[in-house]
Amino acid sequence: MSTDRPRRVNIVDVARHAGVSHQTVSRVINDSPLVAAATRRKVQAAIEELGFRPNRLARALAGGTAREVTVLTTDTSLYGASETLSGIEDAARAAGHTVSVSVMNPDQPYADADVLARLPHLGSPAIVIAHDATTTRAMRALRAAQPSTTVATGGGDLADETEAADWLVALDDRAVAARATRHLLDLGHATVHYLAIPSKAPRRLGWEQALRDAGRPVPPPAACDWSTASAYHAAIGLLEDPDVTAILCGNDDLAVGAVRAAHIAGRAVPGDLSVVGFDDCPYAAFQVPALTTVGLDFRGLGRGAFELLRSKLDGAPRPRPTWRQPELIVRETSAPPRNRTE
Amino acid sequence: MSTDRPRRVNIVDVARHAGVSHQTVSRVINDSPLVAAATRRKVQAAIEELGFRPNRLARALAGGTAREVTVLTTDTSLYGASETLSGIEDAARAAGHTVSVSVMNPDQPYADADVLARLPHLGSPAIVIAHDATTTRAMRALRAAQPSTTVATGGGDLADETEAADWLVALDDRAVAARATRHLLDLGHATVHYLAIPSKAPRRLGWEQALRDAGRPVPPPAACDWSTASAYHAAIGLLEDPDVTAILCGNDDLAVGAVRAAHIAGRAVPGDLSVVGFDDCPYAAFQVPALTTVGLDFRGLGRGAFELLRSKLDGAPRPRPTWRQPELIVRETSAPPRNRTE
DNA sequence: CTGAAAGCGCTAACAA
DNA sequence: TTGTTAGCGCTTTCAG
Repeated sequence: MSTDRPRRVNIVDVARHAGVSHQTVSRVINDSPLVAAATRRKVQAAIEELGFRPNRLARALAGGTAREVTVLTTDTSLYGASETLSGIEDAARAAGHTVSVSVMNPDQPYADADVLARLPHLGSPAIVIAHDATTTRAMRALRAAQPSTTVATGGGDLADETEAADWLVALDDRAVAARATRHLLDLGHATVHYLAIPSKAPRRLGWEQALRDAGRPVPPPAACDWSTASAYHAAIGLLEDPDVTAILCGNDDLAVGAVRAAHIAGRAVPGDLSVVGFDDCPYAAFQVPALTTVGLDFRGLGRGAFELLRSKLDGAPRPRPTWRQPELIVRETSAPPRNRTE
Repeated sequence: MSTDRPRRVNIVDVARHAGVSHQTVSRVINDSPLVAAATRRKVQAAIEELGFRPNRLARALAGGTAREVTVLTTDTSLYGASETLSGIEDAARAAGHTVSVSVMNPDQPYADADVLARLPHLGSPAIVIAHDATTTRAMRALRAAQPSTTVATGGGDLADETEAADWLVALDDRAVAARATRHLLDLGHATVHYLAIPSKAPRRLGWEQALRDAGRPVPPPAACDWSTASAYHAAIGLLEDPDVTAILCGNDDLAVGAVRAAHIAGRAVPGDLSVVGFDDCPYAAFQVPALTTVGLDFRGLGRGAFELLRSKLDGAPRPRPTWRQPELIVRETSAPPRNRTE
């Protein structure tokens, strides 16, 4: 496995070229304040001229930092996860870090050791995108083993427990879920049904609470996985009951399934059935009818997760959130229920 | 930036524990054949007992391999790209490699040096998911600088030039595009219009050729970006012409835009307008009407890309393709054109 | 078949 | 403010 090793220019070459010791070069590339301005300039010129780039491996091995983050996730093709990953990568690269991805199989049981084995070594900085049981468990395992170098985003089935945790970056899913539910209630629906994505407790709880607050019946949530197909089947079941007029879905993919189910069941959307999704996927606005959904700033969340991690590594105070708050986007799949001819 | 350094067990610890030299341990973990079976067993037991895991950094620094691949892509949330990434990760992890992701901004010009700077060092194994101008250029830059450690998947705007190249893993987009076009022609459409994704020449060429072969007029392709919105606008324009009855789209996201445009323009799908997509996204089967599209094995392609890279690193012969061939999936958005009342 | 010596490129501690 | 000396954990020589 030869990886082309054409002797690269190293710190010693630079030192020689600049007429200083290699240590001084090290100080310069690490932004140490203990270097005279003139020396720094000389060294930087040499670096420039020689096209020197520090060897990450050597740096890390020598006790510095690898400047590398491992992201654990279950599904890179889920909209939320992939956008989050993108946000992490963005912030990480800006900070000179490398991001590695490790994908976990939702159907496979992982021992804690298996989770740790995903990292370069114990203590390696990690971000887990926790959105289902598998990733939530991974998050717990990592948190237990290396609390100071693990952060998470998403929330998994943590619900409130961690809202205030100093290692979690999350949007207030619960509040928007309640908001979306109220939107449907305000439209005149007697109650709202819920198609649940795996372990996204906050959304379910927000929905529940909004119904309770309004004194409405709380129907049992229908458990789906991430697939549109699962939502389709769940919705087909739900729609056997003619009283079902509104469905809140754990995400947009599920909403698409619900809309199709309505179509097959001969129910007009939004006339006979209102559907509200979550995520505002790129295609949501262009569905026929256009999906009413909740816009979520996953990319911002990802950036926030990295910044949080970095602050922990640096021992800096927790950075303030910079991501956009969730917002309900009302489009065409939600409307007042049509008056039924009894 | 402390990364918790609780002295890990290293090769010397193992050596001591097994009563051999650290060199022998090195041989064992590298599967060297020059170790006596008994010695090997002793060492392996020690490794087991001590929970030893080789330090990747040290290995790489000492001249071994970093066992790490960098994946260059522009958009982790595009279906094709994220599935491909997932496939790469899968194969890479199975082979004990780490995968790093580097996301490029399609709107930003990159000098070749900027591209190289994405890698840990010159010669680092890389896979570029080439699907637009930016990634295609990145691919060229990398290929030029480190031909033996760069492979690509997708194809970008390479068209035929590289079909046979030994560093590209691609599906026969061109053939299926032709197949999809013929499907529409066979249905009775006079011609087929094309909504183009950025630089996916093979698809466009396949479409063109099918039209030519059938002796049909070749309308100018409408250039879109990856967004559903761009397809929507392009389709709105196209539909001003009542003779447009069939549109082939560069991917499913675009197809969704075309379907919505038809809806807005008051044209029934598939009665007045047939639409065919590409990719078979998870939601495609559940659209209303369900999308006729082309199923593509991106995950298999990703795995293939990694295997190809590995074969190059090992100097092994090119592995045989294991991915599924593309297939046209006829659903509800394609049908014979309705007879127009002149 | 096994061991000993010499680094890979860098940072950490210490000394000047 | 700068330089010197030791490693980090491993692989590559080269001797046994």
